[in-house]
Amino acid sequence: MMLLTAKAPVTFWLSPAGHDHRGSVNLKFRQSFLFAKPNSKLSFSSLAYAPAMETKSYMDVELDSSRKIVEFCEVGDLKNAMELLCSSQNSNFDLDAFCSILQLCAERKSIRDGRRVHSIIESSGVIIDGILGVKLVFMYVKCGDLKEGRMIFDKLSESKVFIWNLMISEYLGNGNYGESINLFKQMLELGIKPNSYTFSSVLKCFAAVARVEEGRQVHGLIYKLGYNSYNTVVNSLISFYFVGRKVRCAQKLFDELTDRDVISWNSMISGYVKNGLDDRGIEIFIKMLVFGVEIDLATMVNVLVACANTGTPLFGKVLHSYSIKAAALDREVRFNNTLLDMYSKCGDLNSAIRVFERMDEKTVVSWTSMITGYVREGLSDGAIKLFDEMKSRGVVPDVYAVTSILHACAINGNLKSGQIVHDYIRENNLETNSFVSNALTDMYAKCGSMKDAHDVFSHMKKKDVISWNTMIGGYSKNRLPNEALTLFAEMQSESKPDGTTVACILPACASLAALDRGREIHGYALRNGYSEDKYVVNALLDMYVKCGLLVLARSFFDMILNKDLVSWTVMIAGYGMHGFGSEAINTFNQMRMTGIKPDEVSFISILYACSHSGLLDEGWKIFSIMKKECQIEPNLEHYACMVDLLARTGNLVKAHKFIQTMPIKPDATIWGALLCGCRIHHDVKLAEKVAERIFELEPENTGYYVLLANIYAEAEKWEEVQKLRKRIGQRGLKKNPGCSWIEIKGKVNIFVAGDCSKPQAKKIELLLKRLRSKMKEEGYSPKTTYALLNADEREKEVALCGHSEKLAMAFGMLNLPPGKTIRVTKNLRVCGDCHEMAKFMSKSVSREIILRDSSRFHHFKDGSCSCRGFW
DNA sequence: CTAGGGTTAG
Repeated sequence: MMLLTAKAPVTFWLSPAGHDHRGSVNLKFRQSFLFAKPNSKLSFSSLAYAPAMETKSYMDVELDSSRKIVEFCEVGDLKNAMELLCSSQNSNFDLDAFCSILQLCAERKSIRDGRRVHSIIESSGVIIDGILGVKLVFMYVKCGDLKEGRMIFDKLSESKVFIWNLMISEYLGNGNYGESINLFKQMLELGIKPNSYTFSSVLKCFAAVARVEEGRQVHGLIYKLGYNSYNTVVNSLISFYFVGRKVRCAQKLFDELTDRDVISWNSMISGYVKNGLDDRGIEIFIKMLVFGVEIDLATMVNVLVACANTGTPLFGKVLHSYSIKAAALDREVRFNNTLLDMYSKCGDLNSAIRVFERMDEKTVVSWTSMITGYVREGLSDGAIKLFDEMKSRGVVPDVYAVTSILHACAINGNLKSGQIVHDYIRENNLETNSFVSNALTDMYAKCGSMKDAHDVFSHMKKKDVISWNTMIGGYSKNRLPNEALTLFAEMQSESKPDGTTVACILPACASLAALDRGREIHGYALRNGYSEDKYVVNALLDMYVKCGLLVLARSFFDMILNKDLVSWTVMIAGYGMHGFGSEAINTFNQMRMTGIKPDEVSFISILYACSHSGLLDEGWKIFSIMKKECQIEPNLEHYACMVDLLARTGNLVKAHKFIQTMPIKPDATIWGALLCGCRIHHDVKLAEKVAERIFELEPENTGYYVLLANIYAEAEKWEEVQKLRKRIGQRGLKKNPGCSWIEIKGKVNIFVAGDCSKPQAKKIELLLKRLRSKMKEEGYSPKTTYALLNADEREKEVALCGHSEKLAMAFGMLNLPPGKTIRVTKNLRVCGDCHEMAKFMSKSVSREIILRDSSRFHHFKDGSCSCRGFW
């Protein structure tokens, strides 16, 4: 017995006269069939009994095989039904046979059989229209051939609302909302009255394409046709308004709905959650409990999502036990999946794991949720293991699983695993999914392989704003600010930059000290309403700090309404970079007073500030606060700051001891900080010892060889300098060329040490010569030791004049209006002679010079520098 | 009405 649904009351309608040329055999039977849907409690025969009796007398031989086909279909025997249909000499079957077999083809989604039936119908000469036409359309549509179904649909001479609803809902299911809406408008024009099914589908379409106004008009029509008291229709309207973010409209409908069913309630929870109003969703759930409304799977899934978003695991636990006790949902996969995701989102990974392990049925969703849970906790190795296990159990990863695992590879920089995932993606053609290719781009960018990232990016057919942001952010993070800016410019013509883009591109401006570009982008953010976004705000603050506009940065900071930890950290680091150590400490204390707890990064910035201002005692105090009051274990960076602080302030022995008693293994930067101190305080002996440790740790890093060479040079140990040069040469290492730049009218002018090919080279040379002789007149002697050459003094002076920062400063003096501050940025640390000259320049031409080097800012004004020697 | 995925600041 085949069980069918008929949404009671079943509406019987008559086939158009003339089409039913075989007589009205089993008319009602067919019609009930047509309206029937699977999963009902009504039996097929109970609907069909009466007409079947009437028609007995019409039966002949052909009808007999028709009858048999119907019988085969009744028991679901498509094979025999098809055999009988195909083997018969003539094709004079009655409409019942065709309809039954088409219905079965539709249910089995057997398009091959369906097509054969179609061709037999065509060869039988029966006109395809009326019930038969509708049935054929139904078959094609259900078998997934919407195109063929549509062709027949378009030829139907007259059609009723049912088939229109079918077409509309099929286009909806395929995501072709526009076509659904077209059909809806067409049926209105033809005067076919939509019913509750039509409205449910079409409202979803208007929601999906965000055509809120037209949806409202449909609401009007619903009212006019009297469907505003239909539960299903009002439920659809509620969902529609929620998707359109018209929370109050949805609320009003719900409040005025007298006959709410469980779906109405569920729609309210889901709608609130979709609009970020998780608490109100939870309130609705509680009301359901209070009013004793039936609670089903969807209710629990919805409310668990709300709970996950609010991050309240305690409430989640209550929901968990309630669901098991009251509704025995713990065997439902969907419920378990949501539950484990809730635990993981609430930060209770262990409970999530427990749910996962107890699930007897696991789908790819369960695995993905679990993987994402691991990733969320930073346990990317565990995530990768789970992914492998999932595959070995025969669960096929889908696009969600793949994007999740790519994220895992990204956060631990695991390029190898990432590449394996990429291979899988290629084999299964998943790259066409934009989520996947964006995640791939991000994975490569985070693993530091911008070439691969660009490869994926450039092969994307459709780049969305996230693709661009990922790529631009990747360049920014990988210290390729010029590439970031170039891509940002390219983006303008293809995609509209959003707040995230702004937050991605600003660090590039900051690292280049490209103030004009940064300001432009600030303007863009203001015009487009992104200037309130906290990421944008903090990135802007950082940009102004790093472009040297400390005063402006401070007033910008003061205007931030909700300063978060990052805002404070940027400001503290800013003071540190600019040499205002005590201001940094004041700001740090203010931050703590407002109740914001410092984290690792903010401790780095405050310790850095102390070391760059030589605030020894204060630094130690903060170091102990970090450990004792904040329970933060210092990492290598914190230790580096402390070594730096000790070494700069001349406590070389203490610094050395400090390194030896560190609980974690010191790396090259730790020793490097001590080496810097050795240079400042001219301790060649210690420097040699320290340098050897460094060369063991980082034999390829030229910077340290150069640093030691400088120490030798300052001590005039030229032989040692030569030996070191040889050593560098043998290793095939090259000194990272010094490079400085200055932005003038939005254009970045780059100067490389010793490069005389730049425009205005002659003028620059002349200016520098003049300055040099003026300096000598006033008693400054060139710090020729920085030339690192064992040549005569004259030659050294010439070499020094080729230093990139001098070239850039001179270029600024020549090209900026008088009195305007000169802002120069250098990739390495500023040279001592250049530092002296900048001091002199600031006094003799009375203009401020702000020089940013790889370590800090130097504000030169009236002959002195803000760094007071701490650099 | 119902579960899982991608980009952003120190």
